[in-house]
Parts: sequence; C-alpha cells; structure tokens
Amino acid sequence: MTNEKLTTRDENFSDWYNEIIQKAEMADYAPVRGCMVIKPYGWALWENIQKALDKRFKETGHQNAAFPLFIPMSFLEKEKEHVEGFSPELAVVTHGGGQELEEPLVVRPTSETIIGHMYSKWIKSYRDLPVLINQWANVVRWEMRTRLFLRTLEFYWQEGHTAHATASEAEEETLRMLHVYEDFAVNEAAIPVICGMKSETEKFAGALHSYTIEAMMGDTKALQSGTSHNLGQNFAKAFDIQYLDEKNQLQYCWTTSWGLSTRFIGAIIMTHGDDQGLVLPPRLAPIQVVIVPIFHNVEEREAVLQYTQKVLTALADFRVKLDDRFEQTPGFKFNDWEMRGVPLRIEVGPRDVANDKLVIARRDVPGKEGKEIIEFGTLTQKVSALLVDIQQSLLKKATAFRDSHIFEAQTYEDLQQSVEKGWAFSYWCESKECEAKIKEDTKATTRCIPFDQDQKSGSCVVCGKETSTKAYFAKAY
RNA sequence: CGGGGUGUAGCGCAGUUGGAAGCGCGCUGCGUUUGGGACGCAGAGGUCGGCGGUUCAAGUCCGCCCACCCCGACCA
Repeated sequence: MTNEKLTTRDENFSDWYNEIIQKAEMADYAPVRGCMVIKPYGWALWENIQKALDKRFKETGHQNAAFPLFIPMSFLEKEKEHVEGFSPELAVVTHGGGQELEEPLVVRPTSETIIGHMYSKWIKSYRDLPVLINQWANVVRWEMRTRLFLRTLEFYWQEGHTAHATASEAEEETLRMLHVYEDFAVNEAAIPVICGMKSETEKFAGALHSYTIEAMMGDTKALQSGTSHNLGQNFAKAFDIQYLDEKNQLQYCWTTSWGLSTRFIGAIIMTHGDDQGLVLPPRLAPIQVVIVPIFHNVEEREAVLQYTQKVLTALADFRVKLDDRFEQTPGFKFNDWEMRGVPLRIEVGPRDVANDKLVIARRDVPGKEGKEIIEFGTLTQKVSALLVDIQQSLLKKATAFRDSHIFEAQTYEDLQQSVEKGWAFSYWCESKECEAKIKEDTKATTRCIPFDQDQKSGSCVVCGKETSTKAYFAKAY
C-alpha cells in the first residue's frame, strides 16, 4: 500500500496531496466524478473532529437535530441573493417513484431555507428564543473542479442555525461560533488561523456579513477553514420567521449560520504533512501511539509480544495500535505509520525486553533525533508529555511558517510579488473595483479583513485612497 | 466550459514497421526472514476505456464518444 515513494511537496504540491490521501488510506475516488469515499482512517479523523466540535457546541448551548436532504425548489428562490449564489451548483431531482415530480427538489447545498421554513412554524414568542440548533449532515454542490476533501460534489459538515430576538444577540452568536472554530483549529488541530470578516464579494450568499478563519497551507495558499454568518433578517423575512415581543409587537427574528466541513481534513494534511507523509496533531489523531514489535525467532517473538501487552496496559488511556503483522518487517512498518501520520511510535525489541526499556520515536522529528530510549517505568508519563509537546510543536512550527510568509505590502508591486510567495497584508479601500483588479492581475483574492487592526491609516494598495482598513490577500483553495 | 494530459492485471507502466498481451509492485500458497521500505520457489489475476471503420490480421492505423487527472473561470 505504501510501497512507493511519495512525491515531495517541492516537486508537485498537488500530486503530493493526492498521493498522501491515497497512501495513508484516508479516501479514495468514487465512480462518480467529483465524489469521494472517505475510508475508515479518514473517517476516524473526522469523528475526532466531530467530537471536539460537538463538545464545544453543546457547551455553548446548542442541540443537534436533523433536517431533510431534499428541499423544494421554491424554497431556494425565496431569498434573492441566496438563489443567485447557489443556483449554478444545485443538483435537482426531477423524478421520483417513476414519475416526474410536480415541483423539482433540490439536494441541499446548505439548509438555511428548509430550516428557516421550520423555524417560522416553531417560533411564535420571544420566549421561544433563542433557537440554537446544529446538524451534522452531507450537502451537495455541483462544483466544476473538484479535489479530494477540499472540494467535492458531496461533502460532510456541520451547519449551525440559530434564531435570535435582536440584532446584537445574532452578532454575538456569529462571533461566538467563529471563536469556537478558532479555538478548535488552534488547540485541537494545531492550525493557526486568522479571524476576520469576509469582503462583500466573498461573503455567503444571503448573509449580512460573514466571518472566517483563514489558514495558510504548506504551499502558502490560503484555505477558508470555517465560516460564521450573520444573516440579519434576510432569511427571517423570506421565510416569515416572526415572534411576538414583550410588548405584543410582531418582530422578525435575526438568524445566523455557521459551518465547518470535511475540507478541514485537507487543512490538516496541508498544514502539517511532510515529505514522509501525513503528520497528525495528537489530539485528533485516530491512532496516537503505534507499537512495532521486533524479533528474530519464535522465542523472541513470544517474549516481545508479552512485553507489548504490558505496554498496552500502561497506555490504556491513549489511542494505541499494536502492529503485530507477522509478514512485514519493522522497517516497512516504520515507513507505513509515518505515512499515516501517527504522532508516536514505540519500538519493542529483544534488547528492550532484556533491559526493561523502550524506543520511542516522534513523528514530527524525523530520523534519529526524534528517537529516544526510555525506561519502562517512565512510559506513561513520557507518552503523555510527548503528545503534548508534539501538539505544541506543530502549532509553533505552523505559526512560524505562516508568519514568515505574510508580507506587509505598501505598493501594488509589493502586493503582486507578495502573493507569489505568500500572503499580502495591505491597506484596502474596501471597494469592489480594487478587489477585482487584484484578482484579475494576480489571481489572489481578499481572504479577510482581520479583527486586529492597528487603527492607523494609510493609502489603498490599489487606488491610493486614504483608509484605515487592512486586509489579507492571497491565492486560495 | 476553455487549455493540457492520461486511459493496457488492484497500483505504476512497457508494448518496435500492424503478426501468440508483458514487466515491476501488490495479491495467494509454502519456506526462510524481521532494530529503517526482506528473500526464494510456485501461483492467481486482462472485454488493452467504449463504439464504429481500414486490414488476411488492430493494444498498435483512422473517426466518433466516454471517463478521469492537471492548469484556468466558479466555490466550503
């Protein structure tokens, strides 16, 4: 399975990415163009992502529910901007039960409309608010160009949909969930992100405004890794989501939505992966520690396997895998598990059994430098400490990489050069014309207007107009 | 949808002027191996992407179609 050498990132980042997914057995191409099968190892990673997020959603008062896959076509048409944004990429069902349907059904590209419809039924009084619901679901968007995890016709995600009494509560929720994503990305996935607002052209179709967490991949391209939208009263008005306030006045709700998808797996691969394969953050890794037994004959095999049982017991609190395949050599297994990004590897051989020791190797430090011989007695403590250290190191390394590839661009020439080697951070007058010119000339788009602004003012990198707004520009996935 | 590329065993590929479908890896069995990608022997595995044409004869030549990948326009 992993017998062949991996293309290096420098040779061809795209090939490297595609190969790593197949060799690490995360996913495979499905027989339908643009669709993928997420294999057990990839899905296990997704499950850990789900757990980490779901815990945070529950902690912030949200409940899970499930809404239908099919949405009446007419629902999509109720919000003007929304239908314009999504109609080119809708999958439409026209037949069912052998007959043509009276009204075509769209396969949900996102669920604002059908959830809005339900909310209008459920919400009658200010006492019903806020409504805080999330769903874990698959959605379909008919994309032109697809890539495993990053853009497939069908993808898995969670979409939160909330309804509030006031504009400020909705804004508060939108930001709260963005920061949940930020916390998750940084502390679970070890991916540094920049939080900010999307430009008018980049925002969600139908939103008042959108917030994003933007991450830099190993090739310096940007990846929008999670988004949170303040929908204002747009959907409330389109779907008649109204409530009676304390003064018996009929009011429209303020709604939000926020989502993070299996695309995030792509972010993990492209942020941490190296030329040996995947590198997974310990907190999300399906397997945190792999044990590779080494022996030369039957007697040694018995002794070693007995010893590994002790190791398994000592590491009961971790996600551990014993690789007791008899037909593979240790060398093969080392490479195999490195390809799969397992954070720690423990080697147990006759020498270790004799001395009551172990060899422990960390995935993020290649070769001998990452290897260490430890006493069995210190094992549990050591593994625990190393996993924490690897988690921190990955974040530190990714942050250093990102920061060294962001350039303050004062002039348009600066910006053009910057987006060829990383991201540009520049003053921008917020006009669509200047934004469009940058995209036209460089293929880079505005990634976000970050929350952290220095309050100073300068001139727009394109038109020279005075502004106090700075934004990130980068080529993006 | 525009540009480029590729379709031959599970994967990667070779296949000469048209003349009996091959190689490496993987897979199965047996044996020897195992501290950084082991080895021997014996096997299994094919509608050469599809349709049509030329020819005594097509993986190979011609036409059409399809699929997938990569680069653009669009997007999580």
